[in-house]
Amino acid sequence: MLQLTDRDKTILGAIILEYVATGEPVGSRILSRKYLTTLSPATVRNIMADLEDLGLLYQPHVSAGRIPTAEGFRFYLNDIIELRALPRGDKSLITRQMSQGTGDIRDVLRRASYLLSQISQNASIILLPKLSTFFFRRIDFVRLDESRIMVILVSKAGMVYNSIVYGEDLSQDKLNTYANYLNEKYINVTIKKMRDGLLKEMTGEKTKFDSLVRDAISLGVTALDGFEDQPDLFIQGKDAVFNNPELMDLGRLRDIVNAFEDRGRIVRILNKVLEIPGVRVLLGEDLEPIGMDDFSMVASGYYRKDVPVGSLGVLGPIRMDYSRVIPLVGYMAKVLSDLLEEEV
DNA sequence: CTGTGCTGTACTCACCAAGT
DNA sequence: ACTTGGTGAGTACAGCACAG
Repeated sequence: MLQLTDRDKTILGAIILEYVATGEPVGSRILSRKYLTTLSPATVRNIMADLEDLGLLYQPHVSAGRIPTAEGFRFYLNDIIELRALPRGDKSLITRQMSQGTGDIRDVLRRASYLLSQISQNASIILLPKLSTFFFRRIDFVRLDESRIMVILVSKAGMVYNSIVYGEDLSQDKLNTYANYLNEKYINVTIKKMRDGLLKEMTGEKTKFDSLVRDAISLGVTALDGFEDQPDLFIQGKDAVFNNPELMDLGRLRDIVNAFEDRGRIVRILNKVLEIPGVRVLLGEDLEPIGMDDFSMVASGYYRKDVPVGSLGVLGPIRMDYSRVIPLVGYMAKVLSDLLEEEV
């Protein structure tokens, strides 16, 4: 671990504050005038040179100011940053907005995503809870035509999933009977347990002789499989990212558009966040897998009964106002966890 | 081409601790 | 008490990059 004096840390902190505010390389004169009035520019320059040797700063060209590296930001986040409490206005806005609307969990998460993006002025990403972690409330089958059946699955938390399955021409009466069987048998167990139960039943004795049970189970398994591929990510405020001056280069812009399209990789990164509780900041090489190593993501898991079920994050340029975004993400994770707690 | 703003380097000064 | 050497900080200056 790097050892910096308090003075080094003060200067690194000042450079980051100024760079976050302006997006321009920071020179010694500005620092000396604005942040470190007891030190001359020359003194500041000597320290900046030391910080550059340590890999915490870099100079885009020989007569420019310094820009913090990803390593510099990382050090700042670990050792220097002083987090502010989330402003009261933001807190009450979140509380107010999150308590409105329907109880549907998708609706709740969509609103959370919107608020994260609005308040942070960056893109927000929310990974929805995995369907398998939800408790089953009911399932319905609706005949659409001779080959298609619509499946409507409702979780106990109010999450509604729709999908279409293809199957033989069954009457609506039969479909209702199958649904009743599943609804009675599996109410209040998790979808994962339900699927395991159905698979077990499939090979059981009863299934061999009772064609109704057999068909109900078979349709149930097909229906649950149909939900597996549902999109499970909300992304909002992409424009905030695209409008960054850092993306003036069209090639770079294309990379970022591709990164957003590649949802699988974003999901993998967000899943990693769940491994460690609390708010984490991913930057530099952490985001290399999605080609966004000059960007940064402040992310946290959210929980139901202390079990991580999904994650959320704010994605923006590496020069982000972390002292504001970190408390924001932490607060939103807590609000979501509390909401899920109530709805079990 | 010029002005501006930044840098690194050279040199100087002040202060402090250790040696004579 | 005086000298010496090290360290930190200041000023001055030349050179470089960039915008107009």
